[in-house]
Amino acid sequence: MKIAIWNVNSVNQRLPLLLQWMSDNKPDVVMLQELKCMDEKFPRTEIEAAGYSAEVFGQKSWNGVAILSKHPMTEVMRGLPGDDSDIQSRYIEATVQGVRVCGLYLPNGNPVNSEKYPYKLAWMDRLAARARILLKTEEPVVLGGDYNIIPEDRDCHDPAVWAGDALFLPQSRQKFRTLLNLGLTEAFRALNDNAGEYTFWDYQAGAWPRNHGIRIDHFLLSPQALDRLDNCHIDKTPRSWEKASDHVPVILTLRD
DNA sequence: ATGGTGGTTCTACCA
Repeated sequence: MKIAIWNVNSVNQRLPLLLQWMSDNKPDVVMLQELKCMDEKFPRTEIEAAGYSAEVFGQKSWNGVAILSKHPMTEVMRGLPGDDSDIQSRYIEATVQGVRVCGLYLPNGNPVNSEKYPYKLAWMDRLAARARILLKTEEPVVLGGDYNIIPEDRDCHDPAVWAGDALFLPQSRQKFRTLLNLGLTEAFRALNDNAGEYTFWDYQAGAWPRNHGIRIDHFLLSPQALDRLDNCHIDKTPRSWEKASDHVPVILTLRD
């Protein structure tokens, strides 16, 4: 089973690229982040014409996540449990062919001296609580998406530039490691030790041509999913296309 | 230290 994650930075702006990329790569499942539209503005007709059903958790202007699948989805859950006052659309789960796929758009957290940083940290605590429940099922679980976390120095071009950023602060990375310590494995790093492997390049200051990127889009796997890990790679191809997203897809392949 | 770009929406806010 081939599962992709992609922060598309507006699904409607990115629709032609998304459809082209899906036609080229034929993933079974695609988890999208930053739809930047409400459910009723989601391009469902075009996605379904491409052979996918869609479960959408949209929001006006910001955030928004979805799961697209060639196969039936069951037990869909929208929203990350743990805070009834949280109205941001950042989390969705569904079961596809016995795999629990969880799509997430973790808060950015900048600026650090605003209420956004504690919101990020609290959101990560809620994600850990959800992960504990999912791990107890002893089923294959895939938690994928834009974590807005640079896990290590080797995951950015220049650690000094990112030192005070919410994506790289020790407290942020510590909470990411807490997820790993629960028994989740980061799929890309299980297979690849290289520095300089990025999933995001800012639109500004020539970040893409200079390869000033960061690796913030990740797949975390439960042991039962890890047992089936076949491949995990970053597809940089669509970053150089016209009207590119600032993120590129990451593709996970599980053995059947 | 600043600005560089892009999306949503209409005036800033978010990334």
